[in-house]
Amino acid sequence: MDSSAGAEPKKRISESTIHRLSLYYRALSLLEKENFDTVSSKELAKREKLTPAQVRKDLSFFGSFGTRGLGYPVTELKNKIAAILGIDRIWRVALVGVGNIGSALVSYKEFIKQGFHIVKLFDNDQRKIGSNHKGIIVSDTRDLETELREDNIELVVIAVPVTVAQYIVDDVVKAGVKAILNFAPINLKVPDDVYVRNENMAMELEYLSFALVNNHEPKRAK
Amino acid sequence: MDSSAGAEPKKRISESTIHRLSLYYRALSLLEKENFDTVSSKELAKREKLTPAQVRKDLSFFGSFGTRGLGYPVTELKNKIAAILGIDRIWRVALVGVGNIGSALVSYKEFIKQGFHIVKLFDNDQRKIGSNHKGIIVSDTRDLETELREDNIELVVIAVPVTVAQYIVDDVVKAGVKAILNFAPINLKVPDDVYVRNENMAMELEYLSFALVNNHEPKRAK
DNA sequence: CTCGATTTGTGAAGCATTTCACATGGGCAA
DNA sequence: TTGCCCATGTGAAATGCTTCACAAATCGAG
Repeated sequence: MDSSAGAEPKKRISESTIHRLSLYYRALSLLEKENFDTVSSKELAKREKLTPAQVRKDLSFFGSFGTRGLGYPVTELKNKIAAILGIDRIWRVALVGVGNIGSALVSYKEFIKQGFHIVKLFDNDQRKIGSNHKGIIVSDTRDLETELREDNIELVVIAVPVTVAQYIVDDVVKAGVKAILNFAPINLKVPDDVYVRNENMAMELEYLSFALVNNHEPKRAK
Repeated sequence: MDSSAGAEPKKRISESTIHRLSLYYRALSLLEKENFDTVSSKELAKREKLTPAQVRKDLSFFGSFGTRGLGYPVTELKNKIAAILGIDRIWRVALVGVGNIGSALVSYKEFIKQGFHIVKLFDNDQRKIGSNHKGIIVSDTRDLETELREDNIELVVIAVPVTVAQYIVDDVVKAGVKAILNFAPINLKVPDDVYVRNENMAMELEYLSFALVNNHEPKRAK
């Protein structure tokens, strides 16, 4: 029986816990396809190379979803996690910068699957403006602020060169958007109430490079 | 004065420290362009939204690179970090899966800049095999093992659909490759001496989604 | 050459996260 | 219904990471 009736957990959930929820979500989707009704923390842990205790602790921050002696109901837990992550709905996403990465993201399956629908595209290149990508017409970045507002965009993905990233972000912030996923390798300045996450695909390669060169502990066993 | 004469630091460097080294490296590259000779831990911290103590502690794991009262020599520190990360050299990288993401990665600037040169491409689609991407001819994944060996590939990037990822990885491992960057949203099984890093661009969006929905502490101040 | 202003490098303290270990409670068989 | 087995949920311990705080070292001015 949970005393909190309406208020959020409010206990400063760690970043790693949230990332693991994403992992659980994907594992549960798979288990669902494989027709499992229930799953134990042990099995879930095995599939994501974690410990059972970790799985249980992570989930316990948000409630009590399992049955002792049995495990967790797969579909139900999957839905609960979706609700926690906020991916039990459609998010309207805009993408700025239809270059290399930008174009790839337009058709990125994982975005769609988790409810992130890219509904607007922007670029500053005259040759791209007006062109059609997967059914979306590319707008001019000059209209960024107004169009983001008009279209009720809640999430913006930035895939522009480093040199213009900050200017773009400034406009995005002006439009009232509170969450930004940034692919430019630069630390963007935003007000305190705007969330920014940086994605830099080279960083993981650098980790691998470091590991190879330094014989870094290959991996945690079990 | 350092007692270790030849042996590695051997002190289990944390993942976060290594990721921050990547950040420092990029900040230093920028500082170099801006013609700074030296930089303090304070300034470096400010640019990457960290604390000065964090910066100093991170660096101290690998040696003593600064001058008290002055700070760190920009170019020298940049080079030292490059050496630590193993990006003071060229890495021969192969990319498997020339689809959406794969194609984007072929021209991804950050890879080149850090010395990751994609020199081989593979796909299993007959229409793609033999075609030319940025000067590289796409090979058949059936020849994966032999060609990886012949070309002395040390790093492999996997950008294939989930359904085939494990098969591809099995061949990559057979070819003796010890480091894999995986874009497929699945937990790959590999021997203990093979490093795998997973990259899932939707996970950061999920974090943003969570943050918006839960009003997660916007960000740590200073 | 001395002094004051800096800024590093680093043990130790303070927090945060992970793991342990076990009481608790539900399922299932007989 | 009873009893056994199993797996959750969770305080407490252990481990890991970050921040503090200060001695040590260097620079530059006078």
